Amino acid sequence: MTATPAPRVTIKDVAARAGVSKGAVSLAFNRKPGLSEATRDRIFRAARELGWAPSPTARTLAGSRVDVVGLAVCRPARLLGLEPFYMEFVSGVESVLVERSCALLLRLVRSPDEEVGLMESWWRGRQVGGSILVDFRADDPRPAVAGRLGLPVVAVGHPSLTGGLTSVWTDDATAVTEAVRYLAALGHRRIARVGGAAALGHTSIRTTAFDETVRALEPAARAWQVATDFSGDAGARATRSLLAAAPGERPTAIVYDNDIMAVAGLSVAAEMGLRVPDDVSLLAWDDSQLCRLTHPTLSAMSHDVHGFGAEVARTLFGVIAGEDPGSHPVPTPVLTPRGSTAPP
Amino acid sequence: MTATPAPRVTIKDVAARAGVSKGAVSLAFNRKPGLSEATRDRIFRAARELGWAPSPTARTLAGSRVDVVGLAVCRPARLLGLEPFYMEFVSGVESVLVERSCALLLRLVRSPDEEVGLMESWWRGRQVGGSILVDFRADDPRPAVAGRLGLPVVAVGHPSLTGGLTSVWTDDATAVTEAVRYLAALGHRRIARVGGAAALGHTSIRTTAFDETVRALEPAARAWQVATDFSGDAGARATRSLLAAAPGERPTAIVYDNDIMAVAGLSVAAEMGLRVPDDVSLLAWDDSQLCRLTHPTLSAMSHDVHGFGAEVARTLFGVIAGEDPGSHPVPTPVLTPRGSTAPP
DNA sequence: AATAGCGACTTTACCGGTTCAGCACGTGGC
DNA sequence: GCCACGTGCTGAACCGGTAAAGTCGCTATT
Repeated sequence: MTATPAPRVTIKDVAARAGVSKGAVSLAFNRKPGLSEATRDRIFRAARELGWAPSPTARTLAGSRVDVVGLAVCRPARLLGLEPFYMEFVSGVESVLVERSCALLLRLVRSPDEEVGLMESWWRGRQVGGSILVDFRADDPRPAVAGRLGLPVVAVGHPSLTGGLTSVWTDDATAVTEAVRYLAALGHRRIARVGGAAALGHTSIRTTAFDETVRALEPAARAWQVATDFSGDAGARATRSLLAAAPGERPTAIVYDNDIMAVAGLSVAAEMGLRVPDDVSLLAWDDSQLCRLTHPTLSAMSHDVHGFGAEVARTLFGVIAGEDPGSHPVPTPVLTPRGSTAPP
Repeated sequence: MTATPAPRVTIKDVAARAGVSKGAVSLAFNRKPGLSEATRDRIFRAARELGWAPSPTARTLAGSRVDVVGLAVCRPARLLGLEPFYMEFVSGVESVLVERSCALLLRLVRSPDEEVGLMESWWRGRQVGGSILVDFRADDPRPAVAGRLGLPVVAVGHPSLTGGLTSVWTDDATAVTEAVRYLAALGHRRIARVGGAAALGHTSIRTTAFDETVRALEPAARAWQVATDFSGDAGARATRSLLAAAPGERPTAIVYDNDIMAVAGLSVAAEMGLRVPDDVSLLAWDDSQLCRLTHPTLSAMSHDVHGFGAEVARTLFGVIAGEDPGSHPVPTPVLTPRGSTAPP
C-alpha cells in the first residue's frame, strides 16, 4: 500500500491543457452561459483526455451543493439485518441517487437523540445536502430540528406524524382495512394482529385502523392486538400466546406487521400442531421473497419497496431544489393471497 | 424549508473568541504539540460555547485524512435485502467507524466494472479514505486497481483470492469440513451441498473442500453439489431436484451456503412430504435469527458476522495508518446443532 | 555580551474548486 | 468617429481548514 503517490489532476491542469483559465473550466462544467461552443468543447476534450472530474469536496467547500444524502436508521442492528425492507428500500433510494451521481451516507444510530445530533452535525459540517427521515414516533423532535436548521429532508411516514415536512407514505390504514375485510370475507370472526413497535407512528395508525375495521364490520367479531419489536422471537412469542387459548376462543386468523414475524408465526403454529391455513390463517406484511419460501407460502400485503425508496429519493431532490412541502402518497399495499389464508 | 439561513460558525470565530489565530485552533483540535495547557483550554471552551466542530470537508480539502470509508456491494438488490448477512456486517463495520467518527459511504453497483470505476472516482475525488472490498472472484481486478491507485483497502476474502491485499477472512474450508464430518458422524453417507454463486471465490473454496472431505471420509460416500445465486428461489429449485431422486438414491443430508436457501429447502421438503430431520437433514450457513424461527429450527454453521464487520473496519484503519499488508483470519464458523439434523 | 535554542504562537501559502467584478474586443447606432 | 453595449474570457477573492515557515521573548551556553 506504499504505492504510487497518485498523480492528482486538478482543474488547473485541465485549464492549462485547454488554454483557458480555471474559471472557464468551472463555467463549462456547470453548464453556465458565457462560453463559446468552441471553447466549451476544447475544455471537455481536455478534461476527457486527462480523465478529470471536478472534486466534490472542493465544490462543497466552495459553497455549491453537496452531492450526498444522509440516512440514519435507529433500530438495533440485529433487527435491521433481518428486515428485508431496509436493504430493499436503500436500493430503491440508490437507484435514483446514482442518476445524479449522488452518494448515500448511511448511519445506524442507537437512539432518536443520537439521530438528532447527527442531523445537526451533518448539516453544520455540510456533510449532506439533505436527509431521509424514517421511523417517526409520536411527538417526533425531528421536524422541529429540520425546520430550525433549514435542512432539506423528506419524511417517510404519514403526514399526521411528520409535522409539516414533505412526506412520502403508504396508506397503512386502508391496507389494514383491506386485510381485515379479506379475512372477514373468508368467514373469519376472531382476528388477531401482531403489530410492530408500539412507539412507532405507523404502528399506531395500523392499530387504530385494525380496531375500527373489526368493530365496524361486525359487533360480534373479536379483535386482539399485540405489540412487538418486529423481531422474529417477539412474533413467535406473540403467536404462541394467541394460539394458546381454547380452540373456540383463539383467533382463526392473524395479521403480522412484517414478514419475519409471520414466518415465526408459521413455525409456532406447526410446533403447536395447528395446520395453516386449516386451523389458523396467517397474513404477512411487506411481502419479501421470504413469503414465497415457506410452506405453505404466506399470503401478504405486498408493496413495491424498491419503488418506494426511489420515490423518496426523487422527492428529496425536489425539496433540495426548493419545492414547497408536500405530501406524496405511494400506492397502497395490495393483498396477495397465497397458501396461508383460507376460510376457518 | 425556506428556513433560517443557518449561521455558520467557522474556525475563525473560535479563534477570535479565544483570542488566538486560527492556526492555534487547528493545532489544538489536532492534538499537536506547541500550545500551552491554558491556551488549549481556552480554545476548547470557546469552541464548546460556539458549538463548533471542524468541517470534515475543509479538512479533507486541506489534505489531511478523509473520514469516510467506502463500501460498494455488487449484488442484485433483491438478494441483498434478503441476506441478513449484509446489514449485520454493515452494523459491525459501523460500530467501529463511529468510535472514530467516520462515516460509511454505501453504494450498490451492478457490475464489477462499475465497482472498479467507483473505486477510482472515490479515490481520485478524495471521497473516501479507504475502502472495503467484498465478494472476490477468480482473477479479480480490484487488487491491481487498488495497488495502482494507492487506495487503502481491506479485502474480505481468503488470501488466495485477494491478491496480496490485506485480507480478513473466515476459514471456509475448515468449516465445510466440520460440517461434513458432523453429518457423517450422524451416519449420513449421501450428502449434498447447495452452494452459492459459482463466480465467487469463497464458493469455489467451499466446493473444493466439500468434495475433498467427502471423498477422504469414505470412498463409498456420495456427494452432490449445485451452484445457485444465493436466492431462496434457487435454493428451493436445487433442493427440489436433489430430493426428486428415488428414496435410496437421494441425499439424506443437505448443506446450504446461506440461511435463506436453507429455509427454502425446509419448505420444499415439507411440500414433498419429507420430514426434517427424519427423512432428510438440513444444515444452514451464517445462522441469522431466521434459523431459530423455522420449524424445526435449523442447525447451522454460525459465526459472529457483526464481529467480523468490526474486525474488517479495525483492519482498514490499520491499512490507512500505513500498516503492511497482512492476513487476518477471524474465528471459524462453528457448528450449532438444532432441530434440522439427525441420524438418517 | 553575544549567541544558540526552545516554547508558544502567528503568518502565510496552499487544497481544488466557485463566483463575480472587470477587461478587451467587436458591433451597431447616430 | 465616438460611445454604449453585449460577448467571451480572465484574475482574484473566497470557502474552512492544515502545515510549514517565521517571529518573538526568554533562558541556558560559551
